[in-house]
Amino acid sequence: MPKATKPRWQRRKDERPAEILAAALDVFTARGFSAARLDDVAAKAGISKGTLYLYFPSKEELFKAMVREMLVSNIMLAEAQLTDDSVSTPELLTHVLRGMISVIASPIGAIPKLVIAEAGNFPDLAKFYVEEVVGRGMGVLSRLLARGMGRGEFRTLKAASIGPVIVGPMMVLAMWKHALEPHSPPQTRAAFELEAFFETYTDVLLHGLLPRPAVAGE
Amino acid sequence: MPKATKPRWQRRKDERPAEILAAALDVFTARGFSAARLDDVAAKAGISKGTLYLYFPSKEELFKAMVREMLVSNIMLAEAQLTDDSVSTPELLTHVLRGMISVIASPIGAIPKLVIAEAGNFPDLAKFYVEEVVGRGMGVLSRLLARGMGRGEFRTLKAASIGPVIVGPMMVLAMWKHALEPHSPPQTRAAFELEAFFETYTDVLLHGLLPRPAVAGE
Amino acid sequence: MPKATKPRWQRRKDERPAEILAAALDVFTARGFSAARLDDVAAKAGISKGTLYLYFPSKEELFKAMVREMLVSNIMLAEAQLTDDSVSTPELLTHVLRGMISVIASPIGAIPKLVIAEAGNFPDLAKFYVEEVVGRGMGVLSRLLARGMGRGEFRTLKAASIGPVIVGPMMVLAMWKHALEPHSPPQTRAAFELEAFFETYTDVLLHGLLPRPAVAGE
Amino acid sequence: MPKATKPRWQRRKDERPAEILAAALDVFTARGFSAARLDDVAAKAGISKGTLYLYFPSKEELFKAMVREMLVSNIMLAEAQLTDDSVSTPELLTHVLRGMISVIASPIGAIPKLVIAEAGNFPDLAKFYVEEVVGRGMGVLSRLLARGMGRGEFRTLKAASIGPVIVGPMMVLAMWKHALEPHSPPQTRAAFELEAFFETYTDVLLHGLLPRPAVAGE
DNA sequence: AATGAATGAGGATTCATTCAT
DNA sequence: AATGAATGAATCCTCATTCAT
Repeated sequence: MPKATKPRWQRRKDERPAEILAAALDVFTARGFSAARLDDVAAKAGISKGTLYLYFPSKEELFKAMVREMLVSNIMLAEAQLTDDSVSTPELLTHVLRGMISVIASPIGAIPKLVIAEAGNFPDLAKFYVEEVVGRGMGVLSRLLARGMGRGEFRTLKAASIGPVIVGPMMVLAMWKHALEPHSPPQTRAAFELEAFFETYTDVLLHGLLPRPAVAGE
Repeated sequence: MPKATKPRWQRRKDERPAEILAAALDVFTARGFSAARLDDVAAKAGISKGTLYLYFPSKEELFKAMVREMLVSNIMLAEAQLTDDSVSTPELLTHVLRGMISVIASPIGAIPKLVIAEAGNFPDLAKFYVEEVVGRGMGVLSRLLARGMGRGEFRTLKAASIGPVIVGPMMVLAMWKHALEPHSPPQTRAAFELEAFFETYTDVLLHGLLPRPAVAGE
Repeated sequence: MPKATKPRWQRRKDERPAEILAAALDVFTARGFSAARLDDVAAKAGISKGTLYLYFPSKEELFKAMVREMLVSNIMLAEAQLTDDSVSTPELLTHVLRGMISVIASPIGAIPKLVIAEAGNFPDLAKFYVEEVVGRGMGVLSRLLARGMGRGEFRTLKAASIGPVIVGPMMVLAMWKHALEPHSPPQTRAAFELEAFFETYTDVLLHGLLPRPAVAGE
Repeated sequence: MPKATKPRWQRRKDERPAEILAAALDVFTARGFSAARLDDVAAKAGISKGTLYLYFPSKEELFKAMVREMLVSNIMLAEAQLTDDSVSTPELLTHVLRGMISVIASPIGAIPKLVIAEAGNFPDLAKFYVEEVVGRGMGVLSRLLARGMGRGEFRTLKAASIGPVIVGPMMVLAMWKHALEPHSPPQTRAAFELEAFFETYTDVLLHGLLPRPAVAGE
């Protein structure tokens, strides 16, 4: 009996983590943390449940790793955009916001709702999220605002509390797309139609930020 | 024979539901739906687990009842405020927003995060929420905006997508207060300090909505 | 405010037990002992669950009382028929069996299956049933057989083991009617059609008991 | 470091189902369906409660599987015996009945009482039992009778209703052995002493079926 | 005598985690 | 490295029983 049979398992150790995290994103997103079954994650990742534990020591750690993995890169992307001095601040703000919107529309946009839902149960995840996502996100916006105010492109406003006002609409968009929209009647969806939303959003926002905006009307 | 001992329990058919719902709000808010134990709800309501089931047939139904009970009344309050014709629309909007903020700062403000987290698992709750809370809430804002535009107090904007822009900051505030703030370092909290937030929020918003905002101003 | 209002409850203490036992028979019969809910018994008896406990101290005792109440009277009826010396034994046997069949076809016929199912859990009920129902029933048949053999109307047989042979078909009939028939396809039911069954039953049985069968013996 | 300790458990995918069903038979038989605890089944099978659910999705399904597994094989055994043309029908009948008796005396003989007790709660199990056990069992007997009548070995009788008359005594025997006997006083047991019972049973039965009975007829 | 609100023990079921293979 | 059988803690829910009214 020749042992020519091919091995029962293949694949390299390196690809696995990312595949698992992608599967986890799908499953956690769809069911929520508690209701998500590791069986499902494993199945979606094409491995067995036992294998999961070779890469992540617990459901909690898998969850945290997923959040970290998915968010950090995107935050850094936004931060990188700040260094370009050649464009006006309103333009830059618009550009950054557009980038954020595209992330939110992707599956990654479902993560905030997960983190918020589980913040009470995972204090250290909440801390991580506050620092690495909320904090750095706010930081990006604060610096953008400061840049605008410094250049006289924006009105003078309290830099501290401007963040939530800017991020807010993006967040409702995220919640809507990833939680409520699938359960909503068609007419309700108009309010969140991506392009219309973005236009109104930036329009109102910039009008709210710009000084003496357009004396000779809209 | 003195009848010293007090009865082991009291019969309180009428008060029980409200007490249970209040306890449920606390527990669901703190732990999330799945992690919440009915034992805890019962204990907090001062009853036994079995009694819970005299009033609500399942954990799910308890959850739904809680959401219904807590939110609908507040929505109707907001709707009632629309009928007053004597005040200017900016004033009215500010007033309505202030009312919403006070609800959000209360324990009830934690409900949206719960609903959003469980929308995937309770489609009919999600439907209810979309219709009764999101829909009616958006309706209130649309009518306010229409009123303002009709009276020439606001710029002409797409009524449909203005709702999310207005509600957004309130929602992040809710998420922050009820999920993340307890896990955040002090300096991060400045952005959500209630009064400062409200001022910046209404300032930017109204500037964004008003025509020819502050010609001489600033 | 005159207190002319009629009392909330009526009915005399005397009728209740029988009504409750009748309700119990229905419910226990339909669901089995464990699955039967006292709520249902109470509802069917037109009283509240609490009232049940004024008459029977526990579910077990209710069950036992029901069995006793329903069976004893019928056993005594059968015993009374034995005293008539004017008829032939085959006729008498046929008559007694017909009486038993009519009991079995009534709701009471469902009791044996209940007792048998719960014998392991209620040893004293089992004892009672063995003594008062099985024992006395067997006794009736033994005496009938003895009478027949004494008069030369029946072959000489082992009196002790004749009982089960006679009762057997009646018992399967009882099980069939009260447990399986409702779940059976029409064609299966022919075997248990009451008149045909009775005819074949008594025919085979009497042929088996009468003397001079097999002339040129096996 | 000696590897003294034996493993906490063994992997025995193939043997487990049969072991579990055997344990289930014991426990269900002793306590009845509802009163049986899966803990006990698991303990008796030497596994944990959770393992049970790897093999059977619910208590109900375990129950059904047990019934199926235990009965079908025995029915087929009886059917197989019909094909032998070399023996007389009375002999064949006696042989088949003896086979049935030995099954009834085994633990499997307790299953009918379980099925009958739970027929109301598990309609599909009842259907299965009616078709696969009652129906096929009756079929075996009908064909035996037809064979006997065709060969002139039996009187001409209504084939349809003869089944219950033959099976009846076997069934009471089953109920007695597995439900009542343990709770009965010694003298009552004489009637069901296996050999005496079988002799009287076949004696009466064959006398009832054979031709040339009642010379001086009725 | 009657009610029905309140209790709490008991058990089925799920699933994250472990570990023999 | 990978598997998936086995585990057992955790918790929802039911319902017989109690007892305040």
